[in-house]
Amino acid sequence: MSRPTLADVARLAGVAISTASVVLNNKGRVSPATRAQVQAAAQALGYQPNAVARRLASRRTNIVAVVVPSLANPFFATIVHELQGRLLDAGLDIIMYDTEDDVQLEAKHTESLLRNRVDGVVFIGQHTGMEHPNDQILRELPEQGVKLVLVERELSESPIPQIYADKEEGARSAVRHLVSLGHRRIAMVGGFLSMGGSFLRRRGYETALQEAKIPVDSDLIVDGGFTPLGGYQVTRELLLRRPGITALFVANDLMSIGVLKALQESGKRVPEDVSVIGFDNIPESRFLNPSLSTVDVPTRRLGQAAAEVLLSSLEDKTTNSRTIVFPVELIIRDSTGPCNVNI
Amino acid sequence: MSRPTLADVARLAGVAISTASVVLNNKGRVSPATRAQVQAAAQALGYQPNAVARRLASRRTNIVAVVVPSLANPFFATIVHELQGRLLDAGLDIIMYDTEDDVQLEAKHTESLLRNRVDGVVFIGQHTGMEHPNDQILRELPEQGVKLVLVERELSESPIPQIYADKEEGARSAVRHLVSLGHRRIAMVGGFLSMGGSFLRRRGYETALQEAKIPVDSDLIVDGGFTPLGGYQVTRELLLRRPGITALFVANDLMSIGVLKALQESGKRVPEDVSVIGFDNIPESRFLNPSLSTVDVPTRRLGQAAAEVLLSSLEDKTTNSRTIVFPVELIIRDSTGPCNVNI
DNA sequence: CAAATGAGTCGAAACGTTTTATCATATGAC
DNA sequence: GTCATATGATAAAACGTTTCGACTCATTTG
Repeated sequence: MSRPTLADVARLAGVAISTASVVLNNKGRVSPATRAQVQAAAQALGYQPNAVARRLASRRTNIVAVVVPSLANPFFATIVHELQGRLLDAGLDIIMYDTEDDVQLEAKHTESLLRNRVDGVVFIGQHTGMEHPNDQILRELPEQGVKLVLVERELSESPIPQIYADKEEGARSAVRHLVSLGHRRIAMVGGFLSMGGSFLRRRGYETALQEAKIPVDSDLIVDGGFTPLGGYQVTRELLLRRPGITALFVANDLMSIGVLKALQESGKRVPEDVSVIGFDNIPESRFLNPSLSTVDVPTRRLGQAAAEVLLSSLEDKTTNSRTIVFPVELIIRDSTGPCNVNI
Repeated sequence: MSRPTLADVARLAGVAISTASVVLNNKGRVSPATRAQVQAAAQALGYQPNAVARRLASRRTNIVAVVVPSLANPFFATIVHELQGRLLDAGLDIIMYDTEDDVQLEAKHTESLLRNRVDGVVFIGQHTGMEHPNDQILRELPEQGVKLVLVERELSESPIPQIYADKEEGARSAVRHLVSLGHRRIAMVGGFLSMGGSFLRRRGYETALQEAKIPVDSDLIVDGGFTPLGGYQVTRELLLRRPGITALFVANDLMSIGVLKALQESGKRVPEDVSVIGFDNIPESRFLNPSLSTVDVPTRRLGQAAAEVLLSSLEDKTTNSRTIVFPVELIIRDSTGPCNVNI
């Protein structure tokens, strides 16, 4: 009825449990004869080792937790997709926690992952450039013997490895691109600005403006919440309030889709009347109408790097703390063009 | 150094381990006095129960496995996002398996989930309407005592609960919509047709054509692989081969983005020259240019329903096998219009 | 030929819980 | 005051592995 245990295998093979264990784990030295017997017995019974018991006995779970703000966000989902492939290849199991952008849930999940005695954690977050309420919790994880890697999440003065894309520089070069086209009234559509969601991009935006001696007008900075709908609504409202803008820097491509729509509906041509540049370079941006100039973020490489760092940190006992910042690339397509308005 | 165990708590509280266990699980009857003592001790030590040991002893893991074709696909990622919220609320842990659309990996992950002795599995798949190589594996899961729910995956003549959207009917009504606008040369852009990826949508497409006495021309059915790029390429090629088509039924919205682009580049106006209707109703389709007519699939409700069915099936020992088919809704926007070509 | 070495196998303890049967002790009925 | 009955608390047996020290032979070494 119930599933066969190691004891069943050992009995059938006529050996001790410990011997059977050694064979199935390719550990110590065993004679070819008994090895074959045990393997045959395991085969015959369809034996599948009980991972739970194994974890308890070996004090190693071979589980890593992946904590992600939201799987409904393609940017994060792509990172996770890439990440999990490598981790699974390495024979690890993955416990997934979606925090739904909720600070409380994040803390709760951290407790749960501790109860599960996971070997490692990949913590993916909104890279805010600010203090985060749960920073302290993160700092404590390594003390509990858990290997930790941060992706798109900053933790200052910490030896914990951190991996992220250089969004500040990306924003800066995007806005510089607009400036070089002659634009001076450049608005920014951010995402979750109040929660620090695009803090670094905002900083890059402001730096670029200052470099061009353009005063920063906080009235031109609006929050679109990272969705097409948000981008649409916020742009409509912005257009009414400030009809004179000639360019928009949008903190992610998903929002840009709504931004383009709002522009089109209000009779503005892109890029003749208004230029738009996005961020992320999601697969669809190339095919928008007009195709979207944007900043390419190497999403997949972020996931791969996170896996590699965690894996190597799981092997060594040495806490090799490396922080990796991925460069970001300006992609110029058809949604940006010279400014046709004299000021 | 190491984390406190239940024995530590019991010792500090001056009671037996079993008593401490009972208190912390709110099980049998305990005097208020000892209850308070144990709780105080647990608090003082910062005790976090070891989930691994608990699972081994209780023969219940409180883990469910979620098997998904690809998290990089927003359609599935959204289902998972919705699903995991409910499951986590119910105090379950989630082991995630991304099969990367690979049959072999799917089988491998199924073994892994069995080793983990998960209580339940939510299996998300491409609903092919055909036999699948791993069908047999799925049928065996319940025999191993694992509760199983299928989402967007068909398993004929099985008592296993299945949840999916009525894609065949959706395709049929989409194509009927095109027919009612006067179109007769209607192409279909499918996804992974060879692997059965949009088999049901194809069947709906063909049914609608037959109802309108329009012969099915398999030369008009092409495969776009479910990505914007695929939709773009395949449409360019189709346009060269069959310039006379006046309408396109596209099996998902992501591909539609590329389809619209290809049309625009070849000088076709949408909807004046060619009508396009998509499938899924992803958030961005409303904001495309032109806004995309499509078929709304209640993605989030699929995830919610899956969670509910699994949860109730985890409580009862009765295998309540219900199959839920979600209706699908035609959304008419600006990418479809009357046929302006006389045949 | 005795002693040291080594390969192969095994028994038993450990991992940290849950759970069941048992044991005191106090409570109530008559 | 006795006997049955609750009530609280406990000891001990699981759960299914891993791992380590010990044991047995057979082989090599001096």
